[in-house]
Amino acid sequence: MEGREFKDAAFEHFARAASAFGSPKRVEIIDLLAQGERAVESIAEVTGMSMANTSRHLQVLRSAGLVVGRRDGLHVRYRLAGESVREGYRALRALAEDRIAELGQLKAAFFGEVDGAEAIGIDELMARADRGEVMIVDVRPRLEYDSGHLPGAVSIPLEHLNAHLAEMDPETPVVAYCRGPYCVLSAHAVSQLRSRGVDARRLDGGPLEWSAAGLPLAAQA
Amino acid sequence: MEGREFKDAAFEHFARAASAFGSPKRVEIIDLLAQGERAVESIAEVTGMSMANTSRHLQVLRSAGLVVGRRDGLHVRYRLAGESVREGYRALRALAEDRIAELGQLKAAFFGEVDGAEAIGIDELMARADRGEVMIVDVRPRLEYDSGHLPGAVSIPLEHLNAHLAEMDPETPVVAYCRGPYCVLSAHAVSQLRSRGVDARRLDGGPLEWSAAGLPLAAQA
DNA sequence: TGAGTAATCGACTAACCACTTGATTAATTG
DNA sequence: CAATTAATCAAGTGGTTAGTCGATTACTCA
Repeated sequence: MEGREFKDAAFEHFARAASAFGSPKRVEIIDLLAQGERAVESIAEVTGMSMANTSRHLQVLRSAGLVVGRRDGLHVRYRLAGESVREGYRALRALAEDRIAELGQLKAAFFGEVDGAEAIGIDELMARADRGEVMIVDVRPRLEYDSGHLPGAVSIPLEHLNAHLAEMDPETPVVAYCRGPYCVLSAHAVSQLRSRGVDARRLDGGPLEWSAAGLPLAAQA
Repeated sequence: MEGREFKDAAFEHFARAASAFGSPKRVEIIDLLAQGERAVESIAEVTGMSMANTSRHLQVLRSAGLVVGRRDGLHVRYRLAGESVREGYRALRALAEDRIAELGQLKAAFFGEVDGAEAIGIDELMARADRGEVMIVDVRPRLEYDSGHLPGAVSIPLEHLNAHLAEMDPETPVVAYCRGPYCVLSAHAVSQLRSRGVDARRLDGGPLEWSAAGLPLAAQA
């Protein structure tokens, strides 16, 4: 084998792996699966794609080795194929945030418009949570909470938020989080809470970023 | 702005950044630029592409924010736009090595055929170098050596290797390295040295991996 | 100022990719 | 076994992209 052949083949592999991340919808799928296993139907619903198209994208991801699927009755459930995929996604995001200025503007514009409050960072949350100064609310669907959440967080899926308003102590600030820095659930939660006079802020990050910072997650409840 | 709009826009940015890595030739360019600044002509030569095509790829990388160029007389010199790009490339490589089995086979087949010796890891090299047991040889072109090399390494560009055979002490094993785990220069160096009876092995990695392991590089000489 | 070199641009081609629609397969439940 | 639901497959279409070739621009040096 010649040196050029070897390099071509090796870089071809790298490029194929990168191409799997090269479609917005596939990135969204990976972002979702980073929270845990999920069936095709549910992925299609969250991403707003047709079943056929979702399935197609999942095939692409699978043949690139990024996800694996298993049959479970009528459903086929997919999950990320390993820690290196999560790590790769995190690096891609860090790269984009560092190099693409529009991304920061986009984030600021959207979150400014929706919740109108500064997000809180993981470091700050950790410090204040240790001192028992905040109530941490996980607004993701229950199943995602169960598969791993921040220690001390209570599960109040966004659609049930109004029913749980009474549980909020006006003296204690609330910190809401969802799937990560690009998930919109917590922004809507914060907006709702603030319009009712609760001192609420959004965490910039989710379980993925929390555990990437070396902090432990809690399972079940 | 709607939640869906926001997500579409954000994931679109991620996908565009990933797509920039989505061509084998562009990955090779990034691999090269990870060693330091380089003019278009020289990139075209190493990668075996036409000038026009190389320039085109560099435009793509530049408009994705991964590289920056500056004019220097007749030349335009490009370099990686920041540490996050290097980090992203490293994560992509780790992902591919973890998830794509063929990559490991390819590496084993090629290096087995060319140099026929086990590569040495960074940890092992560090331990043995501390004890002064090995001679470390940097076989990259001189300019790359100057822009950063392993401490204690001597520069013997591959094409001058034969002229420096006398400097090798038969009692001291030689470790050769070049640009990284996918660079073929050191494999050829090892093959030449071994055919002349020198106990030579290839380092699995280059300056990039060395400094990613938290170890310092030396500059100039 | 004119010759020479490095890089870019523009036009074109062939290959590839995302997505849609409609049909098909696989498993479950009455 | 028939009906239902989840997922996949097949074919077709419009849009994008890597690469080539030839022309043009940007700069240097005699």
